[in-house]
Amino acid sequence: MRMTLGSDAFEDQLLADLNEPQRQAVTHFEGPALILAGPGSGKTRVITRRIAWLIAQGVKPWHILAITFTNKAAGEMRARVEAIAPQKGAIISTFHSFGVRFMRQYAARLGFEPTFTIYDQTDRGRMTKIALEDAKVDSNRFSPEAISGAISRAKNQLLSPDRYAAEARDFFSRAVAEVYPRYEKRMRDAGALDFDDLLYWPALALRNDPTLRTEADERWRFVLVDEYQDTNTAQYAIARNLCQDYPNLLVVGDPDQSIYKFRGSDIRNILDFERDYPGAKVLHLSDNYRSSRHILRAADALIANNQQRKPKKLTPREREGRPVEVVTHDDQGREADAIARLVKEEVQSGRRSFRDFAVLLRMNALTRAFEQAFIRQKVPFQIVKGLAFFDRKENKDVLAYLRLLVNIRDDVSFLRVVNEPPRGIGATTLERLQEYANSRETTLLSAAAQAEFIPDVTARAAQSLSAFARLIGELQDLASGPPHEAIKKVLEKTRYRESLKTKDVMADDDRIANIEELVTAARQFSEANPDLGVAGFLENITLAGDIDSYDAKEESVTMMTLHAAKGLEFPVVFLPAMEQGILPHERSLNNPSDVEEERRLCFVGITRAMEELHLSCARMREFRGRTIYTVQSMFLSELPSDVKRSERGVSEMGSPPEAAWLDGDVPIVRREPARSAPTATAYSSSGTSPAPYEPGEVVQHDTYGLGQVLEVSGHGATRKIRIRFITQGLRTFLVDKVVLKKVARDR
DNA sequence: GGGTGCCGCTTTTTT
DNA sequence: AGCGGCACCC
Repeated sequence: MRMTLGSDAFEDQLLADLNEPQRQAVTHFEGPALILAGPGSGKTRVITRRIAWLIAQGVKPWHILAITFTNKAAGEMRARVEAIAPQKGAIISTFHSFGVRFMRQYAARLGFEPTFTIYDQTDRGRMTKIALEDAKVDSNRFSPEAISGAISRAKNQLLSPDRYAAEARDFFSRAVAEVYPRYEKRMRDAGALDFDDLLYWPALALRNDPTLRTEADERWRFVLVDEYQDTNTAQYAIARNLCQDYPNLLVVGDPDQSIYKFRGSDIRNILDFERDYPGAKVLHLSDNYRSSRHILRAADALIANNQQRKPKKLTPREREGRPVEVVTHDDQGREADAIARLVKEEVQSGRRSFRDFAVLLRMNALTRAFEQAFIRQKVPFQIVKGLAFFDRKENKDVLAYLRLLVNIRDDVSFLRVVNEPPRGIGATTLERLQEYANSRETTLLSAAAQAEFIPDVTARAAQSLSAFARLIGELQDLASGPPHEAIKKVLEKTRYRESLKTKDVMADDDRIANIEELVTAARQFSEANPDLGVAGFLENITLAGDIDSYDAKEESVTMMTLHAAKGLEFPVVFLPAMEQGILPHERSLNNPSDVEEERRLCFVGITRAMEELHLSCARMREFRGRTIYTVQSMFLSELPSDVKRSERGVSEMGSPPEAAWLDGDVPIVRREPARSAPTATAYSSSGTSPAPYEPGEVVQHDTYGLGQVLEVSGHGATRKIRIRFITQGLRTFLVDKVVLKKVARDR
């Protein structure tokens, strides 16, 4: 008999609104289990209930580990579990966050400092470049990106440098084999781990260290893994090794939604689960509570075209709904406008609110046309994209200072800030410094401290270097305080703000504002997590992903990539740019199994929709500066016959453009192509003298979109222009520097 | 030896 | 929007 801690009434409540397979999944107790869960089948609910149920059975929360795909999902799940479970304390996190936890806990045993820094892709690229030089591999022949990508793939497959080298045959692999061990040594010396390391080292440790493995297995007795179809070899190994003595691994996933092969995911992990875990209980959740029947038929019909797949059908539980629409437009501008207009009409009529809509795209680059259309039609939107805020140069600089304070061995951060703001330390000096540090096997920072002993470094540069080293030394105590205090002090001592001001006369207001925002973000973080400190703040930023910035409550249309949309749902979904070369992406076209992954991606997009699904494509599209005639996506022809197909545009040719309105009653042409429109004139700093801008005039800025000129002041090179942008507020630019397009008025 | 300004490239998807 | 490469000036 099982232990009973919760009352029967409580248990009934946990199971009350579940269907039979869901109930079985929740109440599966010990032993491996595979839950094949189609889209909209309530898997999140199953996982949360199961955690609560386990705790109600008397399982201690700290014996439970639940792995989700994003930090956001982890946070939401934790909140839900804590709301219904009798006790808190279950670990709910992503594989990567779990990796961090694991590495901090076992750092000493694995030969790492517990204060390690986490390197993102950019950092990884820089370190690869250094390793490339160490290996004397010609970086013109092989790009650092290609090499670091190969190293990443190797780590995802748990291939150590030695094993990789043993299998390296071709030219490229041999180069990678030379770089890989040097990269690894550099990373170790810098006290840094990249994203892949967060899985690689725990996986190796669990595999090779029986004592450690037993201990970890004992600690995490019940393991749940969501989105199992997108696990890679390292993640597979982690799960596997945590579940030997306590073989209670329950995985949830859907092979039809495997979309991360490019980052090492291996769909075989889920397909072979029953073979890997004999006796596993297998449950199918195929009832779909999300989408209308029309939408599900489209999804079923599309995915049925995949060859490498076990046939399965989604069972509709919702209403018939409205037919799926496929619309062909003349060009991307009209496509975006049509969507913006439809959204607006639906909201104005009171049928929907802005947050009911999502535009899902294959590539980030496709958002442009929609931004413009939404701005023009005053439709509020949010783009769910990598926290661009923390990617801004000024913020990255400041964060690099913090990283250096936390970990003085972090050479990549050192190189980033050593001459930022400029201190008279140039490329030549840095090269000498690196040579010196290499020969002495020391960090760049400590080499800088002894700069006067470095041959061929000028006295001046040496002085700058040692002053820099001293500065970092003085600031180091800040690492143990709250992050916003550290940032403030860094800004003050480095005079970073001042350096921004003097470098470029205007338009650096932005940068300063960004830094102020960073301070605010740091303060908010430390208020919410007073015990985590500077290191915690940095870690949080690095591990934060795209969707983590998505705010479902915000009253706006959501725009994001198909990848980011996984796990979400919206009443109305738009899938634009359904064109050959975009979806499926051109780089998948010569490989059938890659095309199948693109089809799965399309399937994920379709199944995000609850009530309405609108697919569309454009006959013409501007792509990398060229206008190309498109071919409809092959996936459109795979949809069932009950989708409603229509063409827009051709018959409407010649009809006058509809006017949209800005604040000040300024009519503007509704639609013009993204760049170099015939109705717009481009002005730039070089060449002929720019035509004067007049207050009230409507202009377009590449970054800020449409705005209205408020005033032009000053003379010559310092002449300034103030513009109020529709979405971005007030900005000031130098007339000579800023590139603006005048937007022609409707007469 | 360092700083500055300009050009051209970038972009498939991401923890 | 950022960055590497390059030419040019101090």
